[in-house]
Amino acid sequence: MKEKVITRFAPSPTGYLHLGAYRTAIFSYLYAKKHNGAFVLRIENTDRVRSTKEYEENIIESLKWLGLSYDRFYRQSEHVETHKKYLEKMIKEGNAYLSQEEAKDGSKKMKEIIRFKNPNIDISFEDEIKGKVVMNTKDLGNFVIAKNLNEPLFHLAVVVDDFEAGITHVIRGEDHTSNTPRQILIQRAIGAPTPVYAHLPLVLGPDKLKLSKRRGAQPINYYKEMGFLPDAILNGVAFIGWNPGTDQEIFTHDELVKAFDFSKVQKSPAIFNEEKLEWFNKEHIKKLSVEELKNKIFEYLPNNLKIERIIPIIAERISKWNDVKDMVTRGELDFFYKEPKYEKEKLIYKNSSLEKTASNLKESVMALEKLSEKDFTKENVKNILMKITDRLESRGELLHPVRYALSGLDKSPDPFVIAEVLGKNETLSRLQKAI
RNA sequence: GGCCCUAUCGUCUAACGGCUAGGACGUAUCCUUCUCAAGGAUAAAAUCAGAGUCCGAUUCUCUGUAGGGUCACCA
Repeated sequence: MKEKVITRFAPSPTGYLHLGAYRTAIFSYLYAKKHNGAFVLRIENTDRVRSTKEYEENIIESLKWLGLSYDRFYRQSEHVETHKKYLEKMIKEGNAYLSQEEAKDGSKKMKEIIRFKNPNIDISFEDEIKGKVVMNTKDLGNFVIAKNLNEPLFHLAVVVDDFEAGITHVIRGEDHTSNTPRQILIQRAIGAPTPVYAHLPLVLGPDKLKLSKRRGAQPINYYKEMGFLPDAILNGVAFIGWNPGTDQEIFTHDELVKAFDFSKVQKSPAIFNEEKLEWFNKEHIKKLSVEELKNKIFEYLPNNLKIERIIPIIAERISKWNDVKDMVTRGELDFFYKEPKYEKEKLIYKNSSLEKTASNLKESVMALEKLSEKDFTKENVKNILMKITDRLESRGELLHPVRYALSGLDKSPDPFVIAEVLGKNETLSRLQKAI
């Protein structure tokens, strides 16, 4: 009978967490879910000065948004009594001792802290990603494990809490590798088993340094506000330093759970690439249903532009929802609800002339008038206009003025879709005006 | 500096010790409908260096180099 897998995400609420931090959460979560295990969220707030409620709430909110549900939640500060119990036990058994030392705040006051009695031995552990790691603990000295009985420090708190929560797999960033021997030492002292370790290679910024807020790494809120899809973030972030072993790149939440495996986690750090994340998002947008797409895009559109028929036009031009907003502010969609203003010279294609342009437009109007309102589809409009362009030197001699008359923009969707969205009356009236 | 880890296109990566080192993002060119977008096609682009083992090394070993992490009364 195999032991149930229990993993945890143990962030410290001392700031907004960036994608690198959430990646460890994602991997822990995926691993637990893949093995029908449990995922625990533990807020490590033993640093009472720097930990704040605001950051804690942000973590909770972000995990929720990402769709990472946890089976248990607690704050480390709620476990002080347990920590104290183990501290007392360690002192009693001679694995830790009280030490009178000068306070480090420069006050010259004497203070009693608790140090771990280091046996100075080689510690080796099996890492799911790195393989066997051996380290000597001699140069660690008798490290401090608590400020006092009621204020445990990181290493003690982590070991006790992991033990009490029955954590079987500690999945965390590579920056914790060198903390591991210390924590194994404490485990042995309190009689706790050593969990399986998996130290993830770090996520680096474009400067090839560890992703950090100071160097411009963004909190998860940023991506939420930019209009990324949570599943796309999940997918994109999971692909930093991991691959499924196949060519498939687009994964849903459930597919990720199924596919995830440590054996495919990279050993070397990876540089985070925001462009690829946008691509992931675009691909996830494509998977949305017509209804979801419409609702989402409408959220970002002013009322006069909430036109169902322009949804596909917008959809293929954005990679995240905020791009919709940008299209609106740049006026790229204005022509859908109001007549465009433009200079008539710009109606003329390249070296063509005013006369030729006008006569081409006239011919088009005459041909298009024969279409009923119901048959005024992009396919039909295209057939008619393309037939006319066959006789021209260049198709642009007609397509450009038509498109420009309808949109008033240098860059816009093609004339056929615009015509269809505008409808017969509006299309013909704009063409007449141009003539 | 000590200790630990790592090294394949610009970036993310694939390749039982064995095909022309494959895919994706990005870039460039072309096609589709004048422009934009989407789509399709094509191209440029990599095994850090040097030894060793081997019939054969991206893959194993050693050395060098480079990069990263870590060395708190933070987590």
